[in-house]
Amino acid sequence: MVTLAEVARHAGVSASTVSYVLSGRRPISDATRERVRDSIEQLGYQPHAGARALASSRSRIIALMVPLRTDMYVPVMLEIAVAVATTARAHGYDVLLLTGEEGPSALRRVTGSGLAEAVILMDIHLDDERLPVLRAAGPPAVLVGTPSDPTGLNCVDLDFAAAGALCVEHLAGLGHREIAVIGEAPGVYARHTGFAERTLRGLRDRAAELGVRLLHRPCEGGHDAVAGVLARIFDERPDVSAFVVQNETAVEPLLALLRRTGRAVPEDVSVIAVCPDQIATQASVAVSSVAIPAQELGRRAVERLIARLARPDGTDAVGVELLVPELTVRDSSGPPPSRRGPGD
Amino acid sequence: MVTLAEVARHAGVSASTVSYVLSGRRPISDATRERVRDSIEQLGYQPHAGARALASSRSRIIALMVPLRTDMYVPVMLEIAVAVATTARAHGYDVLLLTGEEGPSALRRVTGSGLAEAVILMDIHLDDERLPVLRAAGPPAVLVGTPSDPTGLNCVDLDFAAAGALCVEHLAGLGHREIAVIGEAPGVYARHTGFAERTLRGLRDRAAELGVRLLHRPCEGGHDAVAGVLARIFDERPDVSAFVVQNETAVEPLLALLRRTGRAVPEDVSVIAVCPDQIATQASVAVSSVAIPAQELGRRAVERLIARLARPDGTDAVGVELLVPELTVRDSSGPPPSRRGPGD
DNA sequence: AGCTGTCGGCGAAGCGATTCGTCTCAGTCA
DNA sequence: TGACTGAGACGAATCGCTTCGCCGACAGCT
Repeated sequence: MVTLAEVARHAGVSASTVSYVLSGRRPISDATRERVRDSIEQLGYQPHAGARALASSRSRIIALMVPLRTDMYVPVMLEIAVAVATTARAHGYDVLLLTGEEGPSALRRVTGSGLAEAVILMDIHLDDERLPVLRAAGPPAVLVGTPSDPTGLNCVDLDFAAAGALCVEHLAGLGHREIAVIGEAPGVYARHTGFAERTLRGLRDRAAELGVRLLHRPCEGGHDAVAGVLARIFDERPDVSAFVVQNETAVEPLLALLRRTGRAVPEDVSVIAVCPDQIATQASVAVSSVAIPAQELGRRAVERLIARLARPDGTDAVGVELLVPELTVRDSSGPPPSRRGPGD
Repeated sequence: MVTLAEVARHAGVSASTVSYVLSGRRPISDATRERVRDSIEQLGYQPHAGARALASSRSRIIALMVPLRTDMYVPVMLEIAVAVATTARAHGYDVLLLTGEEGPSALRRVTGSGLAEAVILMDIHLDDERLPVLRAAGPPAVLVGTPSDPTGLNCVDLDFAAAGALCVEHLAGLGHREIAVIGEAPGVYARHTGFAERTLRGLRDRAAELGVRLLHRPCEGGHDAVAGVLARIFDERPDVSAFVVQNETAVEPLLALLRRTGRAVPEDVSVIAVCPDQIATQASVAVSSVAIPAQELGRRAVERLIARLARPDGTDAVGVELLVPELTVRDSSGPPPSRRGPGD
C-alpha cells in the first residue's frame, strides 16, 4: 500500500505539503501542486481511511438504519436507501448499513466508536425506542418519518396526515359519503408506525369535517386476506362507494376482487391509494394515488445531515420538514353511482 | 471521548494490558481482566474504529454493492442486503452500502483506502465490468450471482439453470407440450444479467430434451404490458397450455388476464413462477413456484467471505456454490385440458 | 540453592494521516 | 537600505490503538 509519505518523497516535498494539496486548506504553488498530483497519479495513492478518521476525527461515514422487517413498503425502503447512498456519495460520504434489529445500541456503537459521524433512521415509530439515545447528547441525526413528539429532532417526512386528508377531499368532492380504508397489516399499527397512524388521523379528521363516514380496516397483504377484509367491509357498510388503500400489496387484489364481484371501477366503486407510483400505474386499472416520494425523502435526509455536519458550532436547525403530498388522478376514481339508481 | 489510555489509568494497568483484555491475544489474569472490564463498563469506553483500523489494518467492514436500478426483484435485493447486514454483524463486521452506479472505481476506492476489507457484489452481469478489478489483485470478494466465466471467483447463487429445468420437467410431467415463458423486462436481458439468461438456458435445454415447444418473451412489469405480451403469445402459439413466469410483477397480472379471458387456472392453463414465496402465496391463485432463497444467499455470501478473511495465508477457496432450487407445487399447475376435447 | 520455564504485565515503536507553529525567501514601501 | 509582509513549504506533535520485545516473579525440578 502506498502512503502519503511515499508520495511526498516521490514528489520531493514534505508530507504536510501533500496533505495540504489534498485538502486545499493552505495555499500551495501551482508548480508544487502539479508535481504532487502527478505523483499521486503515478503511484496510485489512496489515503488510508482509518488514518484519516483518526487524525481528523471525521470518518466521512453516515449510518443508515433500515427496518429489518420487510412487511411493508419494501420498494420504498430500498429506494430511500439507494437515494441516501447516492446523495451521500455526491457529498463525499459513505453509508453504513444498519438493521433496525440492533436497536438503540447500534447507534451508540457506531457513533461512539467514531465509525459514523451521523445517522439516518427509517421506520420511525411514534414512541421510538431509539429516540432517547438521540436526544441525550446523541449524534447528528435525521429521521425519515415522524415520532409523536419530534421536539429537538430532525425529521423529514411526507405529510401523511395531509395525504389522508387529500384522499378524503378528493372522494368527498366527487360525491362519496361512505368510504372504507384498507390499511397496512395489523402489525404495523400495533407497532405504532408513524406514517400509518398519521394517515389515518388525516383521513378521519377530514372525514369528520366533511361529514363523510369512514371505516378503517387493517389488512395483511395478498389476495385472500384482502378478500376477507373486503367481504366484512361490505357486510358492515353496504353503501361504501369508495376505497382508500394504504397497503401496496392490497391494491391489485382489491381491484381484482371488485371486478370479480361485479363492481366496476370507477363506475360503481372508486379506489385511490397511498403508494409508490409504480404500483399505481402498473395496476389493472391505473389508480389515482398519492405518491410516496422515496428518492426525495432520501435525498433531503442526507442533505440536512450534511448541512448540519458542515455547521462548525454544532448547532442543530432541528425541525420537521414535511413534503407536501400530491394526488394524481388516474382512472380509478369518479363520482359514485347515483343513489338508489337503476344500477343498485 | 474515552480512550484506552484513560481506561488503563482508571484500572491501574498499562494500555497494552487493556488492549490484550479486549483482544484476548495474550493471557491476562482473572483479577486484572475483571478490573479492566469494570473500568471499561464504568467509563463507557468504546474503541475508536479509525485508530483500530489504522493499527491493525483491519477495518472490520464489508462493502455490499446493490444495484442502483430497482427494476427487478426488489424485495429479493432488500432481503439479501438485510441478511448480509445481519450475518455480518453476527461475525463482528459492519456493512458499507455501495450502489452499482459507481461501478469498478467504487471497489478500488473502498478497498484501496482500507475502508472495506472485502466486498459482496449483487446484480452480476455475464460479462460484468467489475470482474477485472477483482481478478487483478483484487480484494476478497463474493458475488451473489454468476458471470459467464467464474474462473478464480467466489460465487454464491441459486442454480437458475436447474430452476428452469425444474419448471419444464414439472409441466412436461403433467403433459404440457407447449410452454410460454414470460420473462424479465427486455432491459434485464439486454444487460445480460446472469440469472435471467441462465434460467432461460435451463428452460430451453430441458425443453429440447423433453420435446417440448418453448416460446420466450421478455415483459415489462404491470398489467398493460403483460396484456400485450399475452395477446401476442396466444396469437403466435394458440396451443400454449402453460406459462413459466420469471418476473414478479407479471404474476398477478397474468392470472387476472387469464381469468378475464375465460381461461381457468389450472384447469385450462397452468402457471408456475420463479419468484419469492411471498408473491407466489399471496397471488389470487396460489402459484406453484421455485422460490428465491434470498436470506440464504446473503447469509452464505457473508460466511464465505468471513471464512476467507480468517484464512491467514490469503488463499482463496474460490468456486461457485449453487443452491439447489426447489419447486413447491401449489394450486396453479395441473394437467393440460385433454387435446381437442370438448373444452376447445 | 541454583537453573529454567511460564505467566502476567509493561513500555515503546509504529500505523498513516492532519494540523499548528515556524522558517525562508521574495517583494514592498518608506 | 532595512523593516515588514505574505506566500509557500517544512517539521513535529498528535490522534488512539495494536503488537513485539522484554522483564520480574514465582514455581518446579534436580
